[in-house]
Amino acid sequence: MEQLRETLKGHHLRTTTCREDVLLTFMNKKNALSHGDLEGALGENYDRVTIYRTLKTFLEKGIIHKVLDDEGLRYALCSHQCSEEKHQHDHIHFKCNACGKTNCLENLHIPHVTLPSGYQPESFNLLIQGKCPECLGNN
Amino acid sequence: MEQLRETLKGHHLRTTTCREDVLLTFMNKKNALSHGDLEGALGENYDRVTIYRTLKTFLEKGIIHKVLDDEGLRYALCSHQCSEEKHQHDHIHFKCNACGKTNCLENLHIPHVTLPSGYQPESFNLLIQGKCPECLGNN
DNA sequence: AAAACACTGCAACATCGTTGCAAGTGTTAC
DNA sequence: GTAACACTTGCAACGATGTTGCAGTGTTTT
Ligand SMILES: [Mn+2]
Ligand SMILES: [Mn+2]
Ligand SMILES: [Zn+2]
Ligand SMILES: [Zn+2]
Repeated sequence: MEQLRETLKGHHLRTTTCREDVLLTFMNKKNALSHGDLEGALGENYDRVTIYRTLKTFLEKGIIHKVLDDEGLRYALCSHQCSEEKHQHDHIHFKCNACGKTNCLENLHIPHVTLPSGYQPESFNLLIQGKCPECLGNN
Repeated sequence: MEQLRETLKGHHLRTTTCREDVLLTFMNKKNALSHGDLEGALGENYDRVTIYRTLKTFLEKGIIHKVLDDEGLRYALCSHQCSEEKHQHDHIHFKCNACGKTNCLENLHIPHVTLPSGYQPESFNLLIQGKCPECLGNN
């Protein structure tokens, strides 16, 4: 609880219950969340629009990052210290086709790729889809 | 023109002007296209819904594949022979942050990744964002 | 030619995401 | 503690995106 406030303070954001609850939801669920997921979890307490704006703010401040998958856009906590100036991510995302959950594989880095000359890379996003350990265990 | 018909026939699809035009648009523009792009190009000739259904059909038949980027979903031609049964893609996608275009780098393959045990990979999707050669040339 | 099948346009609808504005809340300085 | 201020929220309205059902039209098969 107190940790939440520090996270928000650390990114120069006012502590509001909506922000605390969104942050808490990200920390409880381990997987990446879409706006719809959050609306399902918190929609009775907060307006749809407020949740959109909270996500946008968190994104700008470096608290969460985008996670792309074939269904659309999701978000996950930035584990290492990102800031407004510098979002840096080079980890892999895994989506399970069975349970539908998408996760950050934080300690698995995207391998280096040599681009054709003339291309200037700035950011990388690798999504692997397949079956996750939990779903393989219950087969 | 005749090539278009053969592509459609080859995938067991009837040749209609809408399908020909959508296919032609993909071949003329080199970059990945969203439904909105196609609607902009062909919307006066065909209904929105027909374009959606054409994309869905092409996707199922293996004529086009999905391309994910941070703005949403786009589509690009499958260069190698994909079919209804088997979509196989291991190439890299590049999105230019300056001009906004997303392209397939057909001959650049996604490097192999060793996943933690328990994960069973099935498909891979690597998006690199940065600046494309054209935009770097005009700076 | 008739029957079976496939494709299209239209209308209606559901979902998703954005914007403007007025009211409310958290923070800071006194 | 209070007042001032800037920031945040909810609501309403809107635009964009994507889906479904159905009737009409065209194509293929027999
Ligand atoms: Mn991640
Ligand atoms: Mn591609
Ligand atoms: Zn799973
Ligand atoms: Zn460019």
